[in-house]
Amino acid sequence: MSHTVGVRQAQKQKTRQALLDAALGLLAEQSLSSLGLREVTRVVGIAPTAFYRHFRDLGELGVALVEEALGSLHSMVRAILAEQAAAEERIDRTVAVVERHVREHPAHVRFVARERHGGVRAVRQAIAGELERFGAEVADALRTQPVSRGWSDDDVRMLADLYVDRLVTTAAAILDAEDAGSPEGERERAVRVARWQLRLISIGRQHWKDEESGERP
Amino acid sequence: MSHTVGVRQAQKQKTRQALLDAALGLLAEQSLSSLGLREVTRVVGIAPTAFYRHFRDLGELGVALVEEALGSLHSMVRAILAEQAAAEERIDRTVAVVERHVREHPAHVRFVARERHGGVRAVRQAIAGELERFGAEVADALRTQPVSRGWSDDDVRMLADLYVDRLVTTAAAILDAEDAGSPEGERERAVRVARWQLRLISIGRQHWKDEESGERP
DNA sequence: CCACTCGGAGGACAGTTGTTCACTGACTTC
DNA sequence: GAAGTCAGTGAACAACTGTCCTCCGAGTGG
Repeated sequence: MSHTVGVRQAQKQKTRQALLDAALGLLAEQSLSSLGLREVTRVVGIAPTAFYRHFRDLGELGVALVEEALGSLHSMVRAILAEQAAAEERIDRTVAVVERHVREHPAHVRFVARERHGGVRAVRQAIAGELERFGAEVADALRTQPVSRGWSDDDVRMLADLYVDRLVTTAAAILDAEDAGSPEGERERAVRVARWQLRLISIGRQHWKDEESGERP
Repeated sequence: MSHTVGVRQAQKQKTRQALLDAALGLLAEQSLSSLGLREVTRVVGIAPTAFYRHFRDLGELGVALVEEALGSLHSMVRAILAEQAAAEERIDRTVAVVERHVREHPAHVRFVARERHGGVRAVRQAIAGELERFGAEVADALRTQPVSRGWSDDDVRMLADLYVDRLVTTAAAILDAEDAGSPEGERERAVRVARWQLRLISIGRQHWKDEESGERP
């Protein structure tokens, strides 16, 4: 009675996911370009050759990991952008979401931070592309805010990219602070710094127009 | 007449440098954790075992590369911090220096960006430590500026860290824009974005105090 | 000039790697 | 229920890895 749509295909995606999970786990202490195909299959418990049924090579697996890793964060930030709130509260909420994301998906965060400038071109490009879409989305959201009145599309986009970059950097910083020396102190400091820096950028944003009209006499 | 102080030791440091250079070259298209010891010695033209005369393992070589890579940038930025200039001009000069640094030491920049979150713990820590010293130095310089009047040491430090982070990110962005698609366009855009973002931070910095005194009634 | 230091050579070791090929057998489709 | 698909198997391949060991010979210090 349970032949809904493909017992076979279901099993395939199951081991495919197992491959992704195993790789992600192994990538906690090495980078993708040093990861071995056999190493991954060994953890999953399948023959090395079975790997090819799912991915052409490890680069392709890496790209799949990028989508998985950035996909979850994407939906989270989308939620923040939707709500209208005061600048100060928005910042707190944003950092809180990032903090939660790091706690729930530490491996994903580490993967993105590590492979963003890593040794595998295809993965780098996948991350860059995803972050670009990300930036465009943030820019759209920023444009609707009153503060952006009179801003050029280009200026809004540069601001959006700055925000996106801070998000990624912040997440990586929180993660680093976790498995480092002091257990609670470093992490809390990272969060504090992130909030402070976002606040500074927000203030700069609010006073941007005064400056621009005043600097050309 | 040329037995100044050690023909032998001179030769040793020469091959040591050759090892560093060879590794740096190979690291253009892979990450440190996937780099092979034999791979490096093959490029230099020495026996694999000779490697051990200079480094215990590749991690140690990586740490040496960190010092070499960050050392050059360090002295450059120190020069910028020394000179007193208007905010706008200072930003232009800073970005110009970064741009020049990327052009002259692309491999070093790529190495730092790649291994900052890379798979080798010792190297990560070396970079983190170096950037921390870096941040402290920038903080010292910022403290002497009139704009920082009334700022706590902690606030100045967070600002300094933000600046340092932007420098590294900017350098990496310029580098990425170079060997990507469009030859001149992308690079110039990266520079423009960097300047814009620094300007925004600078404005936020100037209006920081107003905001702080106004938000608590 | 002689004893010594020490950067480097070269062989050999056991492991590991990615990829190939023909194969099996449970699921799917008609 | 027969024919076909296809995820996973297992042996075999050449190529490579890091490290150990012994040896060499040019520079060094007395």
